[in-house]
Amino acid sequence: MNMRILISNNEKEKNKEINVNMIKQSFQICEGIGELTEQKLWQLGFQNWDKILQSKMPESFSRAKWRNLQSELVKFKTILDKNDFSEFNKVCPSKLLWRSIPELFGKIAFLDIETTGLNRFRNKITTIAVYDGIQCHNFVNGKNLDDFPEFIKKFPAIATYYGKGFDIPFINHKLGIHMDQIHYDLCFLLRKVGITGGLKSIEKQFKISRGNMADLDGYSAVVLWKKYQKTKEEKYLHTLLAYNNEDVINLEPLLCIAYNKLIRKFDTPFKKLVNPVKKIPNPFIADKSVIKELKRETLSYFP
DNA sequence: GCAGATACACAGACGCCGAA
DNA sequence: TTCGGCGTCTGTGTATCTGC
Repeated sequence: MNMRILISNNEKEKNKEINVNMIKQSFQICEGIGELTEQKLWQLGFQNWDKILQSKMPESFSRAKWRNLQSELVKFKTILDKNDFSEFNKVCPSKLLWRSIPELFGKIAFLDIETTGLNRFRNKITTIAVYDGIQCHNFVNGKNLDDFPEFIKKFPAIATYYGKGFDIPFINHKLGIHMDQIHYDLCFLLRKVGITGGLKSIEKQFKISRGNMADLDGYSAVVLWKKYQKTKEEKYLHTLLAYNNEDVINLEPLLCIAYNKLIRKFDTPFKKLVNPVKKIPNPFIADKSVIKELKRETLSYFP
C-alpha cells in the first residue's frame, strides 16, 4: 500500500544546491573543541575541514590541540567520504547532529506512527506514515506493517516530532528492530530555539494548514482505528491515514524553520535552507461525515 | 621549571515537556 | 498518566598561560 504522489518542487532543488558540505564547517564535533574554540576558528578564517587540514597551526593554538583537531577531522572525513551515516551518527555528538540537515536534505524520511494508546507494552501500532520529500508511504497493521523495517533501512536519516520519546521506542519494541539512522527530533530542535508546545499548536503558530483535520488529535486516531476494526468501513481507515499523512507532510517545513532558526541562534556561517512553500496533496482525503461524527462524539464526552 | 591563574570542555543532577 | 530524552545549571577536570 505505498501511496505515490509525484510533485515538482523547485524549492527542494534549490536546497540540494545549497552548500551540501555544511557539516564540514563544524568543528565542535571534534573531541576537545567547544563552542568558543569553534567561534575562534571561524573568526580566524578556517571555514571548513579542508582549510584546517591544509593550513599551518595558528599562533593562538597549542601544538597538541591542533594535532588532535586535525586527526579528529581526518576521522570524520573518512566516514563521510564513505557515506557511512550510521557510523557518523555514532561518533557525532547528538547536540550537533542538526548541522547535517542540509547534507541529507532529500534523503530524510519524515515519520509518524498512530497507535491504540500511549503505552508501548500494552498498546499496538495501527499505522505508520513516511514522507520521503516526494510522496507518502503508508503501513497499516494487518496489511503491510511488516514491510516497514525493510523500507525504512534505505534512509540515512529520519525526522519526527517527539519520536525519540514515543515513535521510535514504540517501533523498536513492537517490530523488534533497531533504527540506527540519524534522527532529527523536531520537538527538541524547536525547543532549542525557544519554541515549545505540541505539533498541532506549533503548526498553527507557523500558519501550516491541516485542512479539515484541524480539530483531530492523537486520541481521534485511536477512535478511528477502533471504528475501522468494528465496521471494516474504508472511510474510517482513509481518514486515519489522511491524518497520519498530514502529520508527516507538515514536518518538512518545520524542519526548515527549525534549521534556519538554529543557524541564526548559534551565530554560524551556514546558509539558510529554502522552506518548501508548496505542500504535496495528501493522497488520502478525510471523510467529511467521519469528521462530523468524531466532533459530535467528542462534544458528547466533553459537554 | 614550578605554582597559581585562567579558559574551556565535560559530566552529573534535576526538572520540563510531549507522545496516543 | 507514564516514561524517557533533552536542556540548563553547577561543579569538576584538564590543558595552557603567565609570572616569578
